[in-house]
Amino acid sequence: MFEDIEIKWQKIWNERKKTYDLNKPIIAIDTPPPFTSGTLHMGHILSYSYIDFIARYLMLKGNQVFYPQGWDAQGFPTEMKIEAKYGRDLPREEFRQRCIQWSYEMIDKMKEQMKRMGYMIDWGHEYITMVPEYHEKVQKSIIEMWRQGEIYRDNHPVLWCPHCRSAIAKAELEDKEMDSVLYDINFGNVTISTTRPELLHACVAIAVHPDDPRYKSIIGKNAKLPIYDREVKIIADQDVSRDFGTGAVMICTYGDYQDLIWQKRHNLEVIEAIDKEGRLKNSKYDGMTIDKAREAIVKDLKSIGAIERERHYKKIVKVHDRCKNPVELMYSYEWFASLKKHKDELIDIAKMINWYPEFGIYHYIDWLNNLDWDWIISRDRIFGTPIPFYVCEYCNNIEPADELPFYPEKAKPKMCKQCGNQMKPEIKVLDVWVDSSITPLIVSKYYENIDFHNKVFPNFIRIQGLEIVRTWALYTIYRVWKLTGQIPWKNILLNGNVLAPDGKKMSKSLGNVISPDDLLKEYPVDALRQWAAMSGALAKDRPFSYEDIKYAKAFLIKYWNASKYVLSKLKPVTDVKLRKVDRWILHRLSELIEKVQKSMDNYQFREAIVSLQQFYWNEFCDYYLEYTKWRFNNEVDGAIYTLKKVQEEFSKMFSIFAPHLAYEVYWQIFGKEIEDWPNFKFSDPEAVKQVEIFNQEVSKVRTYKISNRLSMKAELDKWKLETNLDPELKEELKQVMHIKELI
RNA sequence: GGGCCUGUAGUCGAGAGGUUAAGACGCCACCCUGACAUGGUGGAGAUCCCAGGUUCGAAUCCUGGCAGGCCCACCA
Repeated sequence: MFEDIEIKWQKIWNERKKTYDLNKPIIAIDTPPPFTSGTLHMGHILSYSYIDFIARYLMLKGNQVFYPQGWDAQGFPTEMKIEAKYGRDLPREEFRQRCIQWSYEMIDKMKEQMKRMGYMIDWGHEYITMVPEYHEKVQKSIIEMWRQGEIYRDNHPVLWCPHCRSAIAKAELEDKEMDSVLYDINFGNVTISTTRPELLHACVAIAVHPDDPRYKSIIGKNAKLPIYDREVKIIADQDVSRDFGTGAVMICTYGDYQDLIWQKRHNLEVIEAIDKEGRLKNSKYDGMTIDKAREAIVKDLKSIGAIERERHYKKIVKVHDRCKNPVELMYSYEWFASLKKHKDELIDIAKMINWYPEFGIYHYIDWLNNLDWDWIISRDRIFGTPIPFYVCEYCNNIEPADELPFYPEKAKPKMCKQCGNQMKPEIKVLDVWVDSSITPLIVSKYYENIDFHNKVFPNFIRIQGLEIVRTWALYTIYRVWKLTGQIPWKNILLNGNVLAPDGKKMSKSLGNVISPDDLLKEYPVDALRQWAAMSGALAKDRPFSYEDIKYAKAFLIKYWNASKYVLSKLKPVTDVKLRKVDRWILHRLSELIEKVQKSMDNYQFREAIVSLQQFYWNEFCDYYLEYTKWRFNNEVDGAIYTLKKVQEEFSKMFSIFAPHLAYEVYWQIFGKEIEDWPNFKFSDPEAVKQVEIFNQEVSKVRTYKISNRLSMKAELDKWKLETNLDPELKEELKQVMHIKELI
C-alpha cells in the first residue's frame, strides 16, 4: 500500500550526496559493522533503527550528523562457508580471495536491506575490515601498541583443539555431555579422584579443602605418584569440593581450566602433558592418543592395585563447536594485549562515558574484575588481518613489518638484529575484535585526516548489544585509550536481543525465526521501524510482538487517512480565531513536543513513539478531528490553522520513526522536505481544563446514544447538562453531538 | 556458586511517592457519523508476586522471601 512512497523517498535519500560544512560542529556515530552473513536479522533491525532514530533526531535539531556504515567481514563463519563449498585444501591466497568475493556478495545484499529500511547512512564513507586499506590501519594500531609495550608474544596456555590443530577462542566452545568414569587412585597417604588418569605424569600437586578433617593432618606433606614414583606436595585450597569423589584432587597441567587456576594461584611447575596432535608426551605412554593412553594407564594402575573405586557418570565436556572434539589446554606461542594490568584504569575510563542504561557498565566492570589472563589477539586462521611482525625462532626477537599493509606470503626477508638469523614473518592473523575495536577511529578518520578526527572526536555515541560489552566495548575503550589517550565516545547505548514471540531464542533448529524480509511483505517499512521503537527498554531481551507491528501498521493507515482529511480541507487562512478546542489541542501538541524531546534526549524510544501515537490517535483523531467537522459550514480558519499546525509539527517528530510516510505527508502540505525539529510553544491551561470536562460530556452523550441504539449522527432534541460549561463549549457540544437544545 | 535484569487485567505493557492505575491485543455490545470498517463508540476485566518496614500517604522507596530471564564460573 505504501510501497510507492517508500521507493520514492529512498531513491531521493540514497541518491543524495551528503556534504559537511567543516566550519561547523559535526557529530559522529559509531555503529556496529555487522558480520557479513548476507542477511539482517531482527536484532540488526532493532539496533540500526535505534541508530537511525538518534541520527534523524540530531539532524532535525540542527546538527551535522556523520553516520557511516562498516562491515565486519573477516572471521571464522566465512571460512566455514568457503570450506564447505570448496573443501579444505585451497592454497591460502586463493582461499582468501574466495572469502573476499563471498563477503562482497553478502555486503551487497545487506546494503540493499539497510537502504530499504530508510536508514540515512552516509554510503560515501563505508568501511570494510577485509580490504588492504583497513588492514593497514589495524596493523599500524597494533605496531603502535607494541611500541608502547602493550602487545607481546608469549608461550601461554590456550584452548587448543587437537583435531583442528588450532588455538581456539572461548566463544567457540560448546558443551557436550559425555560418559565418564571417575577413578579413585591411591597415592599412599591419600586417595584422589580423577576422570583423567592419563594425565598422571603431569600431576604437580594434590589439593584438599583446608577444613576437611580427613586430610588436615597431611597438608604440607608429600604424596607419591603411582607408576611414576615421583613425589608431589599436598596443598590446601578452598576451591576443592569436599563432597566430590574422595575430596582430594590431583592438579595436572593441564587437565582443565581449574588446574590452570590452581597452577597460577600456588605457583606450581608446569609439565606439558599432551602435544599439539593430541598425543601424550613426557610420560610412559608417549605417542599414544589420549583415549589409548587412558586405557593403558588404567590397566597398569589396576595391575598394581592402585585403583580403589570406579564410578560411572555423565560429565559436561568442553568441545570445539566446529568438530565436536574435546578441547585441551595447552602451551602455545600466541600474541597478547596487556589488558589485565590496566584493569583499574580501564574502569575509571569507562566511568567517563555515559552508559544507557546505567547498569551496562557493571557488565564491563564485572568482566574486567574476573579476567584471568590477557587478551589473546592471535588466531590460526587465514581470512583475517595478518599480524604485522617477524619472529626470530632462535632468539624470540620480534620486529615489526616495515611496509604496510603486511602480508606474510609477500613479506620481504628480514634478518634478526639480535642473532643475525633469518626471521620468519608471522602467519597467524588477528582476532576479529582487533579489527573492530578501532571503529571509532575509522569513523573519525584518525589515520587519514587528523583535522577531521580532532573535530569529531570523541565520537558522540556508540550503539551495540549488551552481550558484547565485554568484548567490543571493552576492547574499543582499551585500544582507543592507548592509541589516543581519549575515550572513544561520550555515550554508549546498549540494546537487547529480539526473541521469538514465545520468549525463546530465535534459532533455525527451533524453526521460530522471524525475518525482516518476511515482515516487509506484509508490513510497511515504517511499521517495522515503529516496532523497533516500541520494543521496549534498552538492553532488555524482548520477544518479537506481532501486536506491536500490527498496531504500528494500523497507526500508519490512521495517520495517512487523517492526513487525507486535513489535506482536503486546506485553504489559505486569513482570519484565525481559535476556539477553546483549538487551544486545547495546540496546548497538548506543545506538551507533546516537550515530552518527545525529553524522551529522545534520554534514548527512551518507546516513550517517544507511544506518546506520539497516543496523542495523534486518541486525542487528535478521536476528539479534535470530530470537533472540526461541523465548522466547515461556518467560520473555519481557526480549525484549518490548527489542523495544519498539528499535522506539521507531528509529522516532523513522527519522521524520526516513520520517515517515508511523514516526509510524504509533509511534502503534500508544504511542498518541501522536513528540515527541522518543532519549535512551537502554546499554552492555555484554562482551555485545557474546560475542554477536558467538555470531552467527558461528549463521552456521556456517546454512551447515551449507544445504549439507545442510536447512531452518533442521530439528532437529540434535548440533553440535560449536569456540568458547567462555557457558552462556547455549550455551542460546541450541540454542534458536535447533534443536540437541539441543552437543558 | 557469583553478578545483573524483571515480576502491574487472559496477553503485551506505561506509570518511578498523592491520578477514578495509561494504552494496545483479545473479549462483549452498538454504530457504515462529512479521513479511515485496516474504522468509530461504549463496556466487562487488576488483592499492581508475597511478607514486613519508612511515610499523613507506596504499584512506586527500603529489607527479606518467592518466581522467571540473561551473563559468567563450575567438581577434578
